Amino acid sequence: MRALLEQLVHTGLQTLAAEFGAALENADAQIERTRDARHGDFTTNVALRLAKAVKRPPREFAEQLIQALPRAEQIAATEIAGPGFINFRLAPEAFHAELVNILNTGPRYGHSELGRGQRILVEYVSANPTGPLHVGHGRHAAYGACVANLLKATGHQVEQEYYVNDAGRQMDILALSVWFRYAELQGVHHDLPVNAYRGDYVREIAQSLADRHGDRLMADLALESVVDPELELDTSIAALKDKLGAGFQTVLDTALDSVLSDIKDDLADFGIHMDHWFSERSLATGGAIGTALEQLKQHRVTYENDGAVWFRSSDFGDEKDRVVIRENGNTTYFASDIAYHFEKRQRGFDLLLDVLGSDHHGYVARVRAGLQAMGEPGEALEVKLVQFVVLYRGSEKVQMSTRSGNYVTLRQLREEVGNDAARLFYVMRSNDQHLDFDLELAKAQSNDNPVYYIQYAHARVASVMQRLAEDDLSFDRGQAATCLDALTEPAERGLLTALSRYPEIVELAAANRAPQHLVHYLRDVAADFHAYYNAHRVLVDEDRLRNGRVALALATQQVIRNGLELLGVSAPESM
RNA sequence: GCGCCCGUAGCUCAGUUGGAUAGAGUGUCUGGCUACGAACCAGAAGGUCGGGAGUUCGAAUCUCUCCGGGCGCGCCA
Repeated sequence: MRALLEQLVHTGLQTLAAEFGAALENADAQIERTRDARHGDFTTNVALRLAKAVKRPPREFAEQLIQALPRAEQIAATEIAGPGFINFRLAPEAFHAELVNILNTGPRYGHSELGRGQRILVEYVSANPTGPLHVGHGRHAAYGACVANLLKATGHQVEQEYYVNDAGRQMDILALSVWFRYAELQGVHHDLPVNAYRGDYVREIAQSLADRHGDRLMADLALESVVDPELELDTSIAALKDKLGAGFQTVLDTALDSVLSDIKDDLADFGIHMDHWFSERSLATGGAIGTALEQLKQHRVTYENDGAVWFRSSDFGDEKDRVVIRENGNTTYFASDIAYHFEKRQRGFDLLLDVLGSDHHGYVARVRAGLQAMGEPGEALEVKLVQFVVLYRGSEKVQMSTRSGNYVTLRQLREEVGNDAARLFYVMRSNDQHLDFDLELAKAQSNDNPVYYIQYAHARVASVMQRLAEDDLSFDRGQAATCLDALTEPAERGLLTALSRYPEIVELAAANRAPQHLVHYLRDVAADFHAYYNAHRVLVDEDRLRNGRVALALATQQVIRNGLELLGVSAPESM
């Protein structure tokens, strides 16, 4: 509907361009919904914005523009208001046509081809595989999946990916932690290093290790006490690697497989499906890191200093240069990262959309610098930062620490509040807003969660349709379109207007990577429907009115179902 | 110290990229089930949009500055 008006105003501006010149030719016609129904349905401020360029008072120019607009039967009235807004009031038939469009388009209503097939790789969650996902990861999962859904719905070619950090020190720490528990099962007790992983899952992995390998992975580990906890870890790891040889990798791989399959199951149960699980290790073994470093060298943006190889990232907006090859000859995590992002581009993606924790903001400039140094456009990388989830039990803040194992898992959260509530709650807030998640509230008053309010509207329509059948009343789908003029109540007009906004909301939410717009919109639609439902009976005796109202209810149900689908929330027929 | 994010009703937060009288939920108060589901609805009260200055027809939104909070500033990952 908005597109039609944009076209009309654009045409009008072109007509006036003959008189006023180039200032109008490139002007875009921004059409907005009105906030207040008294201002009509749509409005534009072009006259205000262009007044200066055409050297006319805004209202006078608005008048000229209105005269220049082509006639359209969908528009019932056009008027100038306030300082120079042009307000449009649409004919009822325009909304009736939209309702028919909703019913005919069904599940695809709200979808568009705006993205023109742009290939986007959405990378999200990517939690270190050192333990179960916690409530913070849940927010990333829900947000990333929803953004991916929104982008798909708007005509982008989307793939979803989880970057598995299966290389690096934290995996060694996990292997060490598992081995200590394994040793315990063999009757040998060591004091666990302070900073080792301590969750119950570590014992479970140790058990499966014992089941599979018996005591073959035992070793006599004599450890000296070390004061610095991080140093203690490193010396323990070195000692264990020395004693176990290839056995260390067995422990590590067993732990990795176990944790990763748990994460995959967890996400699948949460309704999230990755297209790719990309291994960090494969970057080294597949030569991607070497390729990237070679690229940097060829572009002459590396140099040696203090025995290390540095990337001149400060030439590309980073605050200082970064090491890519350490003095000891090992490549850095940063080297893996730019190699990874370069590799993504090699796979043909136009846009790399990363969803990261807000603590990663400092690294965005670096990775972008790496891409640019290798000749890739900086805009090819877009990063959405998700702020932390702060967990409360009542008014008590829950302290969380991954290594101590003292944290609430995503699985626990889902069991407590359910997938639907969790998915919606996670994306209800802007990604760059902290999220306070009160478990007590979610448990004790889960019925107050907005998800039920929205789902209830959907279920209510299902209930009406069931009642329709039971009462032996008819609904003539084929005749519905001709009965819509019976919808004369202001509440009906209001609901219709709300429904017709859906495609614009999807577009907005996708463009801004902002699912919360969709949540708030669905809540509004549900509110409109509940109010309407309470004030007016759908299943009236009069055939035409009943046909119209049932059609309206079905369209409402369709829009809510489509919206919930994008959010990853179920749309129940009854509840 | 530098950088990024945030500050809107008692509480938790939206605010359609600068629009018209700043909105929801929750909490408090008052009403509504002998009509399609009361997980609902109708109404009341609640605001110096952190403070100040600027930009312009117009600012919660943009700029500057100050105050307050979160996070980040490794040859860790």
